[in-house]
Amino acid sequence: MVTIKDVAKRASVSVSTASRILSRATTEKFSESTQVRVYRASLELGYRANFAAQSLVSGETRIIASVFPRIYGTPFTALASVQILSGIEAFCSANGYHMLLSSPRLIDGKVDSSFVNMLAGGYPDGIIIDSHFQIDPIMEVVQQFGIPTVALGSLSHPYRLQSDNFLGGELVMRHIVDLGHKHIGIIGVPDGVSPAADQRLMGMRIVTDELGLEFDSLPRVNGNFSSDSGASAATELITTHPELTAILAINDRMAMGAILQLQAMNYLIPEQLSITGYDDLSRAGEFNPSITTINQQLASWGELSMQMLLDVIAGQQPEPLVIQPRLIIRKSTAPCPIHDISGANR
Amino acid sequence: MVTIKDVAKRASVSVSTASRILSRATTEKFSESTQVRVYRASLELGYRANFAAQSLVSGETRIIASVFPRIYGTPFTALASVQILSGIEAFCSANGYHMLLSSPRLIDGKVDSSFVNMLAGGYPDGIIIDSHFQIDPIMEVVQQFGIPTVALGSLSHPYRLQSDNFLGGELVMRHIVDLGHKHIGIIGVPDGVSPAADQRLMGMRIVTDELGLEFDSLPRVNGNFSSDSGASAATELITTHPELTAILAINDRMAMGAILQLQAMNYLIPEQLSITGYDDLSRAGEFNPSITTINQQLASWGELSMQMLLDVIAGQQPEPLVIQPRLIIRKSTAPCPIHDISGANR
DNA sequence: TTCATTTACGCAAACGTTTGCGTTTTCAGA
DNA sequence: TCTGAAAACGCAAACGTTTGCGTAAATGAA
Repeated sequence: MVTIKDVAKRASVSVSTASRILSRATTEKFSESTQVRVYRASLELGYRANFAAQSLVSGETRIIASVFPRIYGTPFTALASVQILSGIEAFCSANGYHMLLSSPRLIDGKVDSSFVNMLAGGYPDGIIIDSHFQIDPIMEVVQQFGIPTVALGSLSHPYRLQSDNFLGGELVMRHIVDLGHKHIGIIGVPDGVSPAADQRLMGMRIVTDELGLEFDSLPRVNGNFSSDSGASAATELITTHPELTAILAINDRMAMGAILQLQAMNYLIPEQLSITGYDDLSRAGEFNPSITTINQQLASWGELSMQMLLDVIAGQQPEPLVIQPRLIIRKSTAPCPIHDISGANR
Repeated sequence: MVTIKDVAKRASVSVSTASRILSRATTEKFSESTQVRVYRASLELGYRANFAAQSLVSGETRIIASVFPRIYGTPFTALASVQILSGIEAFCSANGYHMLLSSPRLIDGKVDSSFVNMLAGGYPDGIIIDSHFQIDPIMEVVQQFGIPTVALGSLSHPYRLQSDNFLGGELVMRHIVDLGHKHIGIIGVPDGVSPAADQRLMGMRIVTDELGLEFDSLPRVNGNFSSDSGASAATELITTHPELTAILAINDRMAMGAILQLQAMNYLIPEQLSITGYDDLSRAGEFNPSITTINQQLASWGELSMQMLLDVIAGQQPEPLVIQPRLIIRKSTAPCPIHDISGANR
C-alpha cells in the first residue's frame, strides 16, 4: 500500500505538506514547484488516501446507509424500492459517497445486532430509511445513535419524503368520473394495513363526495396487494354488481390480476369496463391493454432524499417534501359505455 | 462517543487489558474479577468499537462490495440481480459483514472515479461482481487492486459462479420433444450478444442433434430480450411457419410477449401452441397461462457466492461452482396436438 | 532465602491521515 | 544593516484501536 509518507518522501516534502496539497486545502500557500512535485509523486505512485485513516481523524466515512427493513421476509425486492435504491446509488456515486445497503430484520421483537453494530460502529454518515411500513423498534435504534436520517414515506419524521397519496386517489377517481362513469367498484385493502392505501382511498372519497356520490356505498372488495387477490376481488365485484363500468384498484398488481380475470370472463377492457391501477410498475405499460395508473416519480426519490440528507448532515433543517404523483392515462380506461338499463353485460 | 478508554477507566484497568478482554482474544489469562469489571463497564457505557479505528489497525473493514455494473443505463434493476443481492445481504448480515452496493458506469470508456476511489481507498475486504456481461475495463480495475473477488456468470475468472445454461437449454428442449413436438420455433437473440444465451441455444441443439432434427433448420427469429421483441418474433414465426406447435424463447420476457401476441391472434396456448421461457421470473408463475420455464435457483447464489468469497479471503482457492438449473413445468406447454396436415390454424 | 516460572496486567508503538501551531526563509521598507 | 511581516513549510499530537513485549506479583521448588 502506498501511503502519503511515500508521496512525501518522493516529493521531498513533509507529510503535512503533502496532505495539505493533496486535500486541496488551498487556503494555505505553497510554491508552484512544491505543488507540482507533490502531484507528480502522487500520480506516479498511484497514491489513494486510505479511507479508514481519513475516517478516524475526520469522523466521517462518506458512507450512506440505505435501510430497507425486511418485512415479511421480503427485503428491498419490491420494485419501488429498487428504483429508489438505484437513484440513491447514482447520487452517492456522483457526489463521492458510497452506499451501504442494509435490510435489518426483527428477531422476536429485537433488531438484529448486525444492524446495530453497523450504526454504533460509526459506519454511515447518514441514513435513508424506508418507513412506508412503520417498524418502531428499528426506528428507535436509528434515533438512538443520532445519525442524520431521512425517512421515506414516513408521516411523522422531521426529515421525510412522502408521496401525496390523497392527490393520487383524487386524480384517478376524477379521471374515471370525467369519463362519465357512475357505477364504480373499488379493489382496496383492509383499512389500517397501509397508511398509503388508506390515503389513496381518502383521495377517491374526496372526489365522489364532491359529486354527491356516496363513497361508502360504492361496491368494494379488499385484497392483499397480490395479483391473485385482485383477480378474485374482480370476480366478486362483477358478479355481485354486474352494472359496474369501472373498477379502481389500489395498486397495479391487483389491477393486473383483475384485468386478466375479467378478460378470461370475456369482458372487453376498456370497452365494457375501465380499470385503473396505482404505482405505474414498468410492466403496467407493457400490459395488454396498457394500464391507466398513477406514477409516483420514484426515480426522483433517490436524488431528492439524498439532497435532503446532505442538508441534514450539513446541519440544516430541510422541510419535509411531498411528491406530487401524476396520472398516466393509457388504454385500460375509456368513456363510459352507453348506459344499458339492465346494467349487465356478458 | 464512548471509547475503549472510557471503559478502561471505569473498570480501572489499562486500555490494552480492556481491548484484549472485549475482543475475546482468550489466549490471554485474566482474572475472573477483571473480566467481569470490564464487561460491566462496557455494557453500562454502551461501548461499541469504532470501526474506522479497527480497520486502520487490522487492515480489514468487514465490508463486502457488491458490484453490479450499470449497463445501458440500467443498474441492478434486473429482477435476477435483486434476488442475488438480497441473498448476499442476508449472508453478510448473518456473518458480521456489511454490504456496499456499487453500480459503476463507463464514462467514455473509462471507469468512473467514484468506483475506483472506493476500491483504492480500501473500503471493501472483498468483492462480488456481476460478470454476466463482460465489461473489461471494470474488471481490469478490480484486478488491479488485488482485492479478493468472486465473479458471477463469468466464464474465465478463477473464482466464479455460473449457471449451467447448456443444461437449461437441454432441459427445456427435451421437455418439448418428449411432448411429441416436431415443428419447433426458436425465439433467440443474435449470436455473440450474450454468452448465456448462446449456451442455452447450444443446449437445445444437443437434444435436437440426438434426435436427428437439424437445429439450424428450425425456424428462428431473434429478439433483444424485451417483451415487445418477443411479440414480433412470434408473429413472424407463426406467419412464416404456420405448422409450428411449439416455440422456445430464450428468456421469460420474450416468452410473455409471444404469448400475449399469439393469444391476441386467437391461438390457444397451450392447446395449439406450447411456449417456453427461461429465467422463472416471479411473474412467469402468475401469467395466464403460467409459463413453463427454467429456474436458475438465483436465491441461492447470494449465499453460495459469499461462501466462496469468504474462502478466498481466508486464502483458500475454491473451485468454480456450476449451478444446475431446474425445469419448471407449468401450463404453457402441452402434448403436441394431433397433427393437422395443412398445419395452419386460425 | 533464593531462583525460576507462571499468572496477570500495563507501556507504548503502530496503523495512515489531518491539523494547530511553530519555525525558517524571503523580502520589502526604513 | 536592521526590523517586521508575510510566505512557505515542518513538528508532532490526535483520532480509537490492536498487539508485541516488558514487568510486577504470586507461586512453587530447592
